[in-house]
Order: sequence, then C-alpha cells, then structure tokens
Amino acid sequence: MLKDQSRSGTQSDLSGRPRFLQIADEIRANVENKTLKMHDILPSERILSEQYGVSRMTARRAMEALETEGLVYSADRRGRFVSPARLQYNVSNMISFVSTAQSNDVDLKIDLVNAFETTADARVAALLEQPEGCGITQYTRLFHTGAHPTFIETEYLISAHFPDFLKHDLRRSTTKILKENYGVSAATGDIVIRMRRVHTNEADLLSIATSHTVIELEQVIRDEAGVPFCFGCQVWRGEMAEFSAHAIVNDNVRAMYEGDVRR
Amino acid sequence: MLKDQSRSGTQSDLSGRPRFLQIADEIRANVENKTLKMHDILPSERILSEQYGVSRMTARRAMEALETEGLVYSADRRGRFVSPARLQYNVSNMISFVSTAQSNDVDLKIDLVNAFETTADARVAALLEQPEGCGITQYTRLFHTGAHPTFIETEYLISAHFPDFLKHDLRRSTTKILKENYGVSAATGDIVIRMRRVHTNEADLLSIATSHTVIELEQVIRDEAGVPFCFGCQVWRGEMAEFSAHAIVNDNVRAMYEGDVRR
DNA sequence: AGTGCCCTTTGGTATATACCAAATAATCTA
DNA sequence: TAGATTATTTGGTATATACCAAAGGGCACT
Repeated sequence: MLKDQSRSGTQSDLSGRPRFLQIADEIRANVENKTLKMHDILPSERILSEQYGVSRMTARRAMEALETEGLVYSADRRGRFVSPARLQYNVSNMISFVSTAQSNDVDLKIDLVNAFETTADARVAALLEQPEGCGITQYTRLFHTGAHPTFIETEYLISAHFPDFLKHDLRRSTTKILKENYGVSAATGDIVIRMRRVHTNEADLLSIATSHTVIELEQVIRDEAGVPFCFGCQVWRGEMAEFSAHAIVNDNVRAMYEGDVRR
Repeated sequence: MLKDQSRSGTQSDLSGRPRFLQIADEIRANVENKTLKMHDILPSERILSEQYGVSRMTARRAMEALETEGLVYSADRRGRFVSPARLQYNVSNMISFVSTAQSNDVDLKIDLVNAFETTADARVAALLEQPEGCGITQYTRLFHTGAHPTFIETEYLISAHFPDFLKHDLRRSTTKILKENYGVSAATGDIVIRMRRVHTNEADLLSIATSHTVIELEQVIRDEAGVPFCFGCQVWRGEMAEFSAHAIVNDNVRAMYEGDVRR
C-alpha cells in the first residue's frame, strides 16, 4: 500500500494519521499504561463512536485494527476485551511445555475436542514413516487460560506402538502419558512454524473471526533412535504465540543430522 | 467472536457464509487453481463490486481478508496483485539462509536501508553481553524478490570485533562477510519468533498497511565459545515466512546449554 | 523527442443508515 | 422463588455515498 500518512477522508485532521488509527493508538496506550488490564471490557462500538465523535464504522475499524494485532479480542454480542499476555514456548525443550506452563503462573487448561482411532492418510503416513492406511490414534485438544482460547493441538500417534492410548486422561500432558505408560520420550523433533489464515472449524474453537490469521506449528517427534512416533499440529492465536529455540550450527552436531532437517 | 455462519446482513444468502467471504473464497480458488499466478493483477474494487453485484465496500472487505491472510498484496492506487510463494527458512542452519536462497531458484535481492556506527542501548548491550554504551555497528537491509518485499533485517555487531565492517558490500550475506574477513562463524543461536503488529516505518518498507501483522524473528548469534557477537532482528511479511527447525531434546545435549535457552 | 499538464482509475478514508441474531438484562408470571 | 417472557444492548453484515491523493496514460506544447 505504500502507506502515505498525509491522506485522510472527508474530515480534516491535523496529524495526517487516519482517524481510526488515532483511536486505536489511544486505546493501545491505555492497555500499555495498565489503565486497561487483561480481560477488561472495552466500551462498545456505539459508545466509542459517541466518545470520539466518529461514526460507528470508524470506531469499528479501530477495534478491528486492535483485534488483528491481537491486543483485543471480541466475544460476539457480548463486547470486546483486552487480551491476556503471551505464552512462552521453547521449541528446543518440547518435553516440558505443557507441564511447565501448568506448574507455573499460567493456568493452562485442556479441553478434549475429539479422539478416535483412524488410519493414516498419505501425508501423515509419510511424516511418521509408516505405510499409508496404518492404524493411527488421533485426538484434538483445545488449550486455554480460563475462558480465553490459546491454541488447538491435533496429534497423530502410531496405534500399534501405544495400545489403549485413548483410555488415558487426555487432559494431561501427552509427554507424561507416553513416558509413564509406554516408556517413550522425545529425543529430537522437526518443527515448522508458519503464519496462515484460520480455517472455519478452528475459528470456532479459538473464538476468532474467519478472516484472521494464526500461527501453525507442526512437529514430528522422534525417539532416541530417530524413529518418529508422533506428529503434532498446533494452531495458535497469533497474539498468544511466542516461540523460542536454541539452534546449534556447529559442524560436528550438524553433520549428525544433516539431511534430516528438512523433509 | 464465536462465529455463527448462519448470520447475514440485509441481503438474503442461502449458504449462510458472509458474502464478502464467499467472494474471497472464489478468488482464492482462482489463485490455487493457477488461474491467477503470482504478481498477476486482480480486478479493481469497483469492477469486482459490479461483477459480484455487491457494493464496493463488500468487495473491499473480501480483498482485505485476502490481504490479511497474505494471498494478495495491494499497491496504493495501482491495484492488487497475487502474492508470490513462501520462502523456507531453516533456523537450525542459520549460516546458509541468504546464500542458499540466492543460489537457488529464488532471486532474493538485498537493499541497504541504512548503516552506521552507534552505541549500545540497554537491551542490545544485555543481549550481546557487553557494557551499555559500547560501540555497535548497526545496519538495516530490505530483502525482496523483485519488487516484492519479504523481510527487513537489522543487525547489531560489536564494533570492536569487526573493524571497518561497513566498508564491505552489505548486499552480500553477513555470514560470508564475517567468515571471509574476520574468520568468525556462528556456532549457536538463541531465537525468538512471534507475531506482532507492524510499525509505521516497517510498513513503508514492506509495502503493507499499518494495521497488519508481521512475524518477528530475533536471534543472538554466538561463536564456538558461546560468546555472542551479533544480534539480528528480522521483520517478515507474515505470508512470506515459514520457519523450520530441528530440535534436540536428548538429555545430554540439553544439559549442555540448560539455562542458556531463555534469556 | 522530451516536458509538463489534465483526466481517469484506483485504493484509502469516513459517514450515515439499516437489518440481523445472539447474549444479556429487566420484567413478568406461575 | 424459579422459570418464562420481553426489551435492550451488542457485534456482524451490507449498502450507498462522498471525498481525497497518488499513479498512470494520453495529449498538447515546446
């Protein structure tokens, strides 16, 4: 768009910055000043349009700008609220994310969306290095802090390796279930992170608009022998995600898994 | 928003899906069918509103949805175009991103935005484990494929370690310059990836609207001894970013850098 | 052939208005 | 008091309209 800030609509404004962004700026400042705290309700679109002397559509655009940047979330016909702080996810330390988060200050809760036995399609089979059509244990969970959704995770396990997996309490950390019941733990993982648009069913679960974007994190988890046993796909509300990693590019270490990094 | 797709505006629509999303869906299909190819121009908002029998604002909302998901980019007062494909960035193999991309099919070009000698502020000093106020070589570069911007990178080097760094051709890979001229290469790195709103000056360089979101990738790069020598901050157009990594959670390896991962 | 000007197209901004359906609050009823 | 009913608030969608400023093409003049 090669934004030129010297433009405006029909209304004369001195700064040149679009009115709806000025309003967004003021509200953002109130959040950063802690005048507004997380989960606080914001004035309605109609109230805002009065307060700032603009039309409802302009007030709405300001809100939508704050929504796409993740500072604010909206609950249909209930109002708009200040988003909670980001979670930290260290992808170099996969085994401990859920357990760490749950034991710390964040109260991360898990809802089970669905869980069933199925067979591997072409993609999952390839990622897990199994023949197409092999037995797969698949389940989807919604992670949230209170009423605020954070991310969805769908995991695919090789059924033959983990009999009766679905009998366990799936609201616990997967890593713990695997470790305690099957003696398996993660040794390495191949991870991909990308931003993409949200799908309709995901938007429902995450309580966001279907026109928004999310962060997708896919990981293939392998055991000590380098054999994959789990494929997981996480879909994060963008503003809730922050991923850190420790990369080692030393030649010795790299030689160990060269060719294994991208698939 | 707890999106209920059974709602609509004043117009009766059978599917229940909002009209502007239906239009976005059709155009997205045309892109995925290769009916529309990268950098192809799309019909203008006014033409679209005629074609689909909707108001210009509705056509516009469809375009904005495609923009926020990154499928389409807009050039102010010139039109809207189909975005190019994503780049792959393997963060476990930091040393080779620019050189790999440049040698492969992608023609990734670099523009130098600015470059100067300065001093470290509190944050940069902490990240580079140097005293505040120490000499820093700082430069910002814009990476793009043709006329299409991909990401901005700002790097901070400890001046004392790299005398006359700015004399080199900064449109080349930093890693190559460091290796060839100073004998330094990356051994490890601490990386953080997050989604955030774009700043005004970044929006100008990336040619996106100021209300959009970007992917920020920050990395502290260390030598064999674990001493940091470079801090880099990349700001990606979201649709252009895809990051992969190979994580090792083996206990031995983890013990080596435990406590070093998050800072 | 090149320069400057005008007109059209285009995306960006803004207002005013209208209706819908879900959620909530207020009220009434058994 | 508990349950059902009603009115209000709210965000979501959609239209119609208006003006602005930059980009691009075409045209006249030099």
